[in-house]
Amino acid sequence: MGGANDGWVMAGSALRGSPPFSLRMATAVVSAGVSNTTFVDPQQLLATSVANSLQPRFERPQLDEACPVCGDKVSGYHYGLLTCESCKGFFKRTVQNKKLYQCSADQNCTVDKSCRKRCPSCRYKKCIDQGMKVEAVREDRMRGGRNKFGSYYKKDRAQRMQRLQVRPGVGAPIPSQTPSAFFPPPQIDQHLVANSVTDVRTVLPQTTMQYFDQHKLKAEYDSLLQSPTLSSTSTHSPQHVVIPRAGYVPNCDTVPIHSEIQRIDSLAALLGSSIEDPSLRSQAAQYLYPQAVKHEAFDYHRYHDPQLFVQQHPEYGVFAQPTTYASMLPVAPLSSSTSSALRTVLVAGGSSGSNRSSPLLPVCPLPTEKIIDTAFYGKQNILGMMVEKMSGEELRIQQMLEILGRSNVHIIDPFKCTMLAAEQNLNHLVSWAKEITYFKDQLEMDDQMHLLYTSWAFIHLIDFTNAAILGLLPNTIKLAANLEVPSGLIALLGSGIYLTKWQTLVAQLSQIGFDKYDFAAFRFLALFNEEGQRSAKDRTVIEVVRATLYANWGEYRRDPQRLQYLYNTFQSLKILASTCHQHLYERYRAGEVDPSASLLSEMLGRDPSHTRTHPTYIQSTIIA
DNA sequence: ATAGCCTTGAGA
DNA sequence: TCTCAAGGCTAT
Repeated sequence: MGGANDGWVMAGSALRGSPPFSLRMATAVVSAGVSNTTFVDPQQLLATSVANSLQPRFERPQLDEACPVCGDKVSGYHYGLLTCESCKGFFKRTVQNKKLYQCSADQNCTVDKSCRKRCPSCRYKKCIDQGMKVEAVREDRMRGGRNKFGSYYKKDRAQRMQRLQVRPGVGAPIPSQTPSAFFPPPQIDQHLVANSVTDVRTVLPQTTMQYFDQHKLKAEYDSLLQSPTLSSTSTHSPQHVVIPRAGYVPNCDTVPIHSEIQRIDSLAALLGSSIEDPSLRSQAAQYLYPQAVKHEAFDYHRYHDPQLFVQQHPEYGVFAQPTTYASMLPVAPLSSSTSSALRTVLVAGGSSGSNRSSPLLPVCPLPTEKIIDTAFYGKQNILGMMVEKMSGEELRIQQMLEILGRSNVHIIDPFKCTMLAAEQNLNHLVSWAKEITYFKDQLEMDDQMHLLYTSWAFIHLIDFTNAAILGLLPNTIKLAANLEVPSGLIALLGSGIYLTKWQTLVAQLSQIGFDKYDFAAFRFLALFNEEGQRSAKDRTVIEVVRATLYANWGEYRRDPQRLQYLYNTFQSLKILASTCHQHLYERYRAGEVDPSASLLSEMLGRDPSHTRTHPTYIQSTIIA
């Protein structure tokens, strides 16, 4: 697809759960005065809602709309979005049965009423992109009742009323391309276009940084505690059933510009995702669960005109291709020698893919008020502690490469050299993680492993990035008399084609004043990552660590623009790492990775369908 | 597997 | 009592 450049694949959900945007959206409605853009006052919205509810002719204008997924007729709000009945059913089946699809084309198939059956992968992706919420599918399958989205649906309705009344041609159907989720259509991912330091400064909205304001976060959270609750849900996501798709002919329709926009939008639609189970409120939850902060409805397009954005940033297309970081990871069941496709769909969590009535499914306890206050107003400074844990780290890569250069002159294969370095760094990474209290003491082994599996490549790149910024990274490692390996090749796990990209990011970070706090933030945020969290049993610990890190980081980096810029670059690095990871995975599958690199092989070779059966090496390393 | 229609039930 | 967004059922 057109969004690819040098294999540089955009990960939309690199931003999944990414706080700046979610909270920006959330607070946008709550505090209408934050921006000087044409905001709708929430009180006014509610008033309008009530008023409109008394006016039959405006009661349900949204039912005239086209489903934002397929364009069919909307039948109501379903899982957070006004959709048609078929997309509702499709989404429900997908989530309930934990299906995972694979697109046999470029993940940009057209999804409309006539061809929505062709590619469930793209259809599901579009559902998510447009704002359907996995959490709204009930884990316990309880029928009837109301969920806690009710108030959001109401606000969204009110907002629509307002728009319709303001807009000429009241009552006209809104084109299907207009994202209609009450969950904010995603914030355009500015870091994608921020190839230079200068442009990013011009495009970043101040409000984006509100996530880092812990007090706002607290306020958001408090408000949520008072909101109605869902009957019973969890944060499960479809991920476990293999859906082979044979004989699919990719849609070859011309992709209009708005589809690019939709993919941009998809980034933020993925944000925020947990709904607390009220039944758990009485339990003594130990941790804050910041993702309980929900998006609030607001008119995203008043902030960002996508068409305008693309006009201003044509280079966006270079990056645009939303997929999740996780989806970009080598997800194939590596133990299967028959599997050759990189994006092989997998079965995880056992073979009981459709057995979702298990009472053992993870639930997320709510924090107590005390815990919330402690987390937000207490003296916790995880970042500060973590910076201390990082002392000496800055020299390590340099030392490692020096040793590598000295002691492995017999290695004349740059890739082997790279793998050796990766293996060494992985060993160090595991040891490092083991020293982290939050990691070691508060996470079960399974969860520790999930985090490592999903973060090692990124942390590896972060380490090299930091060394490069500090000027501690030699340009090359000399392997033989006339054979030198660029250090960047090792950083990128052998994907030398991204050297320029990486160097650009290094230069950006260097220019913005990347320091040891940022390094710690990068490293720890990478470790306590959303993808690993998704597979984890105890998601709250991971979530609270991440939230606290963000808050600490924000406290440290008081300049919102600089912080946003750092965060954006963090995301760019993450995407780069996942791309390299994927490339390496391909080589691993091709048998290029020496199995004697045991830890690396385990990282690359884990079978996601057996994540609960611990491979030996990493487990023993963690235990040791 | 899909999609249209039916049933359910908490909240307004 | 009504609403409407959940899940269920079933013909295709």
